[in-house]
Amino acid sequence: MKERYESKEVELKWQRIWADTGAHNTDTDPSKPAFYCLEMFPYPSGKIHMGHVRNYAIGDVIARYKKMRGFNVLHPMGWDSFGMPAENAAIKNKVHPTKWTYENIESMKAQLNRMGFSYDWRREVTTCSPAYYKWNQWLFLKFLEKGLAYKKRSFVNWCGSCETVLANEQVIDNKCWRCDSVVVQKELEQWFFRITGYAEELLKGCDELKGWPERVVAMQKNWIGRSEGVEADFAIDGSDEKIRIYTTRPDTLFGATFLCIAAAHPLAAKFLSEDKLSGLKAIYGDVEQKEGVFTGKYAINPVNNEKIPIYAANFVLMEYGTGAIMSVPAHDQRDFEFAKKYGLPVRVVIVQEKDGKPSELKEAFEDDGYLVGSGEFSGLSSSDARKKIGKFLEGKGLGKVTVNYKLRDWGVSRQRYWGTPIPIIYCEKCGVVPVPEKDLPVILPEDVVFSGKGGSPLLDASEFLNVKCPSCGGSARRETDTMDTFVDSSWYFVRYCSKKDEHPFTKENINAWMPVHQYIGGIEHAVLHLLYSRFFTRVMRDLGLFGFGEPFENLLTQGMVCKETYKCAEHEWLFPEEAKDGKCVHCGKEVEKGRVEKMSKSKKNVIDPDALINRYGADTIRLFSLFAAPPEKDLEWSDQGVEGASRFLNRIWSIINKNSSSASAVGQIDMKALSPQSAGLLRKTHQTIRKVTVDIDREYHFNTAIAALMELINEINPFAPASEDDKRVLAFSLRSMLLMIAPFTPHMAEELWEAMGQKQSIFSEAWPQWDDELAKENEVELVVQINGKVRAKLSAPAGLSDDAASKMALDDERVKPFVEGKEIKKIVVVKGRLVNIVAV
RNA sequence: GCCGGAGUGGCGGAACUGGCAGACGCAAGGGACUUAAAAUCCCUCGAUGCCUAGCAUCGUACGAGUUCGAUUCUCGUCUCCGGCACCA
Repeated sequence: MKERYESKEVELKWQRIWADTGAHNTDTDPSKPAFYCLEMFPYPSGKIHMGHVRNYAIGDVIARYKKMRGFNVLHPMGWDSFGMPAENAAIKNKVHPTKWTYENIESMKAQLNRMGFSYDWRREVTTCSPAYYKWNQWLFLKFLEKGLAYKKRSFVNWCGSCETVLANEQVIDNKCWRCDSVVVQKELEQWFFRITGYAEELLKGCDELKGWPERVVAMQKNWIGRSEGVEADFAIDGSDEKIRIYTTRPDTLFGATFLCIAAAHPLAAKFLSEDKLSGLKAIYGDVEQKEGVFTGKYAINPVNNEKIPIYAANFVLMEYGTGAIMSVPAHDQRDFEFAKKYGLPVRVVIVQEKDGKPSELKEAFEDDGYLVGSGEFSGLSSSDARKKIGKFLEGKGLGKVTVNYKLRDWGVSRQRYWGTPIPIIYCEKCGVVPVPEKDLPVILPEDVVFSGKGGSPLLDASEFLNVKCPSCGGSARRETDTMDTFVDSSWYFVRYCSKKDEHPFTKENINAWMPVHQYIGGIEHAVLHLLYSRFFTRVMRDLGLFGFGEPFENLLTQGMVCKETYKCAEHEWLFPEEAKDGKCVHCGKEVEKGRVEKMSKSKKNVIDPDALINRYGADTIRLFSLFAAPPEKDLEWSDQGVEGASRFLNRIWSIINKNSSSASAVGQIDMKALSPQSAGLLRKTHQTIRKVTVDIDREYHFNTAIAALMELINEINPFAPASEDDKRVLAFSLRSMLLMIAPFTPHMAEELWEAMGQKQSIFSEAWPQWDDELAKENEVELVVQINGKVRAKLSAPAGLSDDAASKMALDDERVKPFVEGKEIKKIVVVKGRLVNIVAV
């Protein structure tokens, strides 16, 4: 055994052994309980970053721990490898996306292996491979058969820079989630998935997500956005036509003083010239301004036959409800502002107190209250009125009670090359024809030109584009749009259950592993990916592929990896090395120590995992990133903290080195003959096993588990064995410590395990067990409080009765002065911990 | 505005169902070893006060409350972070 710990040598050695022995391969095994540990797969950008390191380190500890606890663990990894960066690289550097992507995968895979992550690579999923995306296409056809995929013309979020359509979820603050350019509305023919058909079920299912962070469930619920209300018909004065509006406040129906329709509403085009409407459409969805145009028409309020003007307004959304609203300025702030702007009347129909009087409003009164000026409904509470007015409208055939969702159908078409071709053919005679299953996969042609200008390169790929119609054999044209990459990631977790050469929907494989027991990934996917996956899983269930609807039983959203930043007034963000002695190296100005921010290239506070691995080794990085914070919280990267982790590993190394002669001691420990020193170490060891196990099992609090191991090391360090029993205790303690640290720092654990004379991999060992009896302290520190204040600490035998503890406390010299001459009202005893004497 | 979450030493963070606040680590200070440095090891480390080997008082954002006892529970206030936001 070497004197010094050489991380690189040790780590490469064990990585080679693991690969050679197939240590991380998993096959189904009915004799053991299954555990599916999954981390969100990365986009293969070419280099891993600290966020990946943290995410995958957490997953790896869980996988290795569960394996030692006797589970058959599935721990796969793959590549979310379709998407725009590959295409952008093709345009910029003239590299084909295929070559670029696969090279990136190779280098990232090497990095992941260098971190010592325990993946079964036989199950690797690469979404850009035809073998994978064939099944995207197959699922698309099934969606089509079930009416869950359809085409419609609609306004879409369009990113001019990426030249593609974006899903609502990909628009952040009206900007593209990838490139930050402003998103505009554009009308296009698009394929949609009918996720709204599952809105209710997805919402109800939220309550079963017991193993998910509350906030993620809240975000999903919020996104689905269910509301109850009524749809009501307003007749148009002097016409047979009607306008159907949606409202959640039918109790305010008598207060409607005008009506607004979306600019894209079919009737708007009838009443107004395209000229006038285009002005509204241009500011559609603009939160800053509310604009409207009077249509010249009037509507009849169905409850009081009042004539009210109809406006077209930019703030009314065509996608939500019916695309038309009744405007009640007294009880809706938006309508209030609109009414003030255009001089429309405000009529109060809800008052706070029963039988209250309406008064002049400075802003809309949006709370519930009691109805006034509402005919037969006056006097009712808002909630009663909502029900009664709903029924009234239904009874008269003027409307109905309905449920609405903010959730929209999922637009999946992308005007891009690097994605799954949508398996559709357009024939002049037969129309839209799905590609027959036997012709799948529709392969993305390799031989295309990336000009970077306008539209998808597929539009110029004539061999791909021109096909025979599968139905009539006539000449036809392929769909050139490709699928949103979120389709790829909506079912990849099912693909892992089977090996590469097996059919992806082999039921016994899926049932052996799914649902995922522990999913780990970033909070940024709280709605997008997780909602789509829940939707897909339900559709796959309804296709009869398996019997469950929720894909992820437990979800852990790890925090971001952050680091301090430096800023100069003139040169903005600075690299740490640009801030010498608090001065900017470029201009000499004072450097401002910025906030701790998420690592990002633009803020110049990233740390390169490669550099750290070379300097400290993978185990040190793993240990630090698990120790510095609990997994769900943000982690602040600290160079000194890494040093500390490295020191700790060196300490372990030298302790094993120093004690190599005792380390292999075996045999029964004679409990009765133990020295106090040995008894103490034995007790501490059992306590540590208990603490580490409980901390990992409860919320994966690795930081406190590691802290407990550090305490144990601190106690082992000065231990000098004098007898054979001492050696046996020490050996037991060292072995337990290594077993417990193994999931965190697997390479070092294997090496030291071997150095202790063990022949098998440490991961074939069972997790150590503790004995509550041996973990018990025989002396406890009894805290004595008088009126809640600590006055003394006594050493007492464990298992003392309440009475004996009270007596002991009262007899103590330090306690006496505080109770003398006072009446003892009460004595509270917490067993083995505390006595509180209440004296007045 | 609405919905989440958080606020504890110089710093990252501990404290299980209400029972010793500050585990563990980092930084800092002191010491040992060394020709010297690094590495390593040992000690100190919330604040204040005092008759300074000790003891007392204060202390978990702030203000109340419940309780023998509150970082933990309840109510109110402030600040910060995240998400959603014309969804009728």
